[in-house]
Amino acid sequence: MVRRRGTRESRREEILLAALDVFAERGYTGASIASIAERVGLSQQGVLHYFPSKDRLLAEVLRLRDERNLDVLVLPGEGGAITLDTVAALVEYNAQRRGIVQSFTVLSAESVIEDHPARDFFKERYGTSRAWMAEVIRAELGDKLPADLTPEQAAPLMFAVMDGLQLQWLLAPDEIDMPGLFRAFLSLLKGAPRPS
Amino acid sequence: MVRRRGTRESRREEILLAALDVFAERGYTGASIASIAERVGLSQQGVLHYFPSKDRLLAEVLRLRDERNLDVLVLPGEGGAITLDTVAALVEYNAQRRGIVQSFTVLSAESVIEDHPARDFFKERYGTSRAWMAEVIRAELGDKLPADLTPEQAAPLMFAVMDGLQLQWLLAPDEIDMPGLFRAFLSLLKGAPRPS
DNA sequence: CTGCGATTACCGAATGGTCGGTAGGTCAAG
DNA sequence: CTTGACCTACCGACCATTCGGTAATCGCAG
Repeated sequence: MVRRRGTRESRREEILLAALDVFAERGYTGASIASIAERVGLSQQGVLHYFPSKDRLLAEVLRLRDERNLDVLVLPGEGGAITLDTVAALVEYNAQRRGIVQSFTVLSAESVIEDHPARDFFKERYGTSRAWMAEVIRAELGDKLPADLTPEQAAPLMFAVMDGLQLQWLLAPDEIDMPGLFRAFLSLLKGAPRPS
Repeated sequence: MVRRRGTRESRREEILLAALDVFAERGYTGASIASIAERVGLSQQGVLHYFPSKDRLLAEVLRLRDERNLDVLVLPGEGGAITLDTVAALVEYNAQRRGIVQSFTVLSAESVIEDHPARDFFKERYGTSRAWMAEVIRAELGDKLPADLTPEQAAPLMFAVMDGLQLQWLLAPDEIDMPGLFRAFLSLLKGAPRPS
């Protein structure tokens, strides 16, 4: 028997990555610990040895996914400020990572269910993200946006567009040009010249 | 025993309404036929008497929800054309019907999962809705939108904003003014005067 | 109006499966 | 000898679906 194929920490990460995949494919409710275990060559109880419950496993998966996204968002703008173009680049990056997008879409929508273990995570996440995004918009476009929008209004719209496009893109990748449409929305926000 | 409390058709509708609620509360995967049955005072097998399987029950629930939405959308503009204001009114109406919104949000996101029974429904629905919405936009705003957007680009953005706002609103109803933000997006589309 | 066979509307029980989680053990490395 | 990494075995609960009933009701013949 070949036990101890790595450190405890590396084994945990292995499991977390597999769990992210399975959650993306089946949602949280539809995913079973056993199916995650199978993917890393463990028994169900092997997984439960590293994570005490399915809830906790989900919590750590979400934390991991957030870290990754932060990497993509922060690294390119190293030292410099994050701009709307950086955000557009993130959307472009996401268009290459279907699994990550799907996990986020499925889990966030599932989380609106009462007593869902990810509910607090997403609620807090959207709250802080909106505040942060409002500042990014203010820094780049100032206080006055087209149609008298405030940055505080534009921020939730921004995430709405990102999330909504992801859903349509997941259902019909060939019909929806997610990065292109997101850029189109951005140019709307920036206030390009009106026709007529 | 008091059977036959109504016609077959009314009994079916009773079940469909209960199912819509339960799907909203727990998602499709998380909902059990028994919990739906309990809500209408039937046994699990009683429900199965009217709908041959859980899949079929879901299919009919979705059809029902579509009909209701169509009522809201079409009745106000009876005879006349549907305008963007009618769409805004629908968003306003939705802000009063949390259950309906939640069921749609949860089920549509769940449907991106492979082999999900609602996948085809939502894929087709978005396809036809986008085409239809593009025509509404073209009829009202013409071919030239701000930032050189085409109606075909604006249509998916429209649904993205609707869906994305719903998600944020469901998680934080007090923070998110869904109808207001949607109207803000609409005025962006209409090309209100730029500042400066 | 009566009687009766067919249909409808269910329910109880069981099938075969999966679920998350616990208890208690084995085995190897340190 | 202890510790950590697993495993087998198991639990009670729940799952969708099928089968086989039973009681109420309906259509219709007489």
